[in-house]
Amino acid sequence: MNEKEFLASYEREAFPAPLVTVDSVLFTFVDNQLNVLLVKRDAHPDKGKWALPGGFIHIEQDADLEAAAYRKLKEKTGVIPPYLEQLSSVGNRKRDKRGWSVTVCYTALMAYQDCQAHVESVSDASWFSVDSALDLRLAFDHRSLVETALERLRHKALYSIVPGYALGESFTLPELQQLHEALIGKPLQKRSFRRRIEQADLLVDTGKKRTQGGRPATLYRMTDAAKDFTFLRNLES
Amino acid sequence: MNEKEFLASYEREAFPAPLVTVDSVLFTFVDNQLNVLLVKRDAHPDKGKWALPGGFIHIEQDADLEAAAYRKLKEKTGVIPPYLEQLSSVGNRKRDKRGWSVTVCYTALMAYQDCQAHVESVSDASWFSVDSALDLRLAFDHRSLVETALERLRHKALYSIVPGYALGESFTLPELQQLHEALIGKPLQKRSFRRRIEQADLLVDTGKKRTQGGRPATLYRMTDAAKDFTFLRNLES
DNA sequence: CTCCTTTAGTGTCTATTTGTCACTAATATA
DNA sequence: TATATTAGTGACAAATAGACACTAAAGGAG
Repeated sequence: MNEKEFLASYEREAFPAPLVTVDSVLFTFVDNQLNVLLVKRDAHPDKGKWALPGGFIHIEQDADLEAAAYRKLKEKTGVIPPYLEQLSSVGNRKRDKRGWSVTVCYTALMAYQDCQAHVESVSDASWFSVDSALDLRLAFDHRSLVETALERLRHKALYSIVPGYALGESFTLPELQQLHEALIGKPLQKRSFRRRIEQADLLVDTGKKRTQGGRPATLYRMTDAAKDFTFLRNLES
Repeated sequence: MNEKEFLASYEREAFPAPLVTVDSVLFTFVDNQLNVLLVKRDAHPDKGKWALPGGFIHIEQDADLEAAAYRKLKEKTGVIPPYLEQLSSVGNRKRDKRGWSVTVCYTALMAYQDCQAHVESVSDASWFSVDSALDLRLAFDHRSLVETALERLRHKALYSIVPGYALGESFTLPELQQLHEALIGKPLQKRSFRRRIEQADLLVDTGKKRTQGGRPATLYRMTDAAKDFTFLRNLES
């Protein structure tokens, strides 16, 4: 039998395959608080519980895994988030009552303002502070997915400025530092923080300023280089 | 309908799910060369091509993704490798001619001596130098999986000693340094390399020595702490 | 047995980057 | 105009990697 004949006679469901879903932990930072987007499940199993935005791969509609994640995120937020990165996959017999299932989990970051109107219009989606989200009984194993994503984001705060994608399109250095401080859980030296970023040339000055009670702060925008850049040395953790 | 009724009536194959496989890029370092284990495919599609050790999830047999990866690796090597870490998942419509498929890919590291006898007894498995493996036309998208795994391992050489799991159970510091130099692609300062490792307390002195032409070198063994440890500062890259 | 070669491992100074903290700058408001 | 507040900088200390010459411990040639 040659390959063509083989493929013609191939039965996809010859033996049972796991279910496959894509889920995203979408973070945003606003009012000095890290928030995560959750969606209320309207179907069994775990009906009524809060869950991560995600769902089954749709093999006709989705070209690849990332496309599936973007599709689900766009349904809930109305936009494509500026940062999406694969986090990890979890698969076992017990995580979904429907049977052996795999989720490919992504971390996404975006600005609160860019989607809040749409989120409010979608009746089943809502932002939760990370702390309160971790106090809820989330569907499936989504609590541990949130924990893993949070741990990874905290780690990234030590050697990159990727967390900045959870801020608005432009932001000040003090705002970015506050985000990193919230993630790392302790104050950072202003001088060290700024020096690294300036030397790495990861932000562009928008020419605008934002005033927050005192001297106006310069507004910066991320460059694409920021997505992959890592400092050679971590901040002290 | 309550959840129990829902689950009783749930049809797993109601709409088509992707195929799910687990693959591993298993590296070992011997004779100053990084090698990767490949397996010759004995079935369509891509019959006759070299591929990564892996295959479909077996939902009765495998408790979770990692168990599936270990099962496939044990088939080919006879043992459980001491280091296994999830690398990334790739899924799209085109990577497998049988249809939309997802692979969850792992990086594994182990000693050449611990499995060479078994590998030779398995007619379809063989070690290839990474360079020669990347010159072959591998099955599916396995070439890019090898490239991704290699890139990650090279990166790890800058801030961890995880690559050491590709050496034997015990090894000398010069051996470990040669491995890191091969990965990073340039010579490292002996003093810098040794200082970091000594201070981090990641290796235990076995009390034995190995002689390689001159003064005997101390043999060390990895501690479990080495799996997760990362230096705060990278070596220059 | 001694010298020479080879490989392992150390002492020490330099260079780079972060930590620290006091200083100056620019705005709002009383 | 003075003061409070937040943004941003200057300058030195501390930590760690780079560089490289040194010593240590083995085998082998004569």
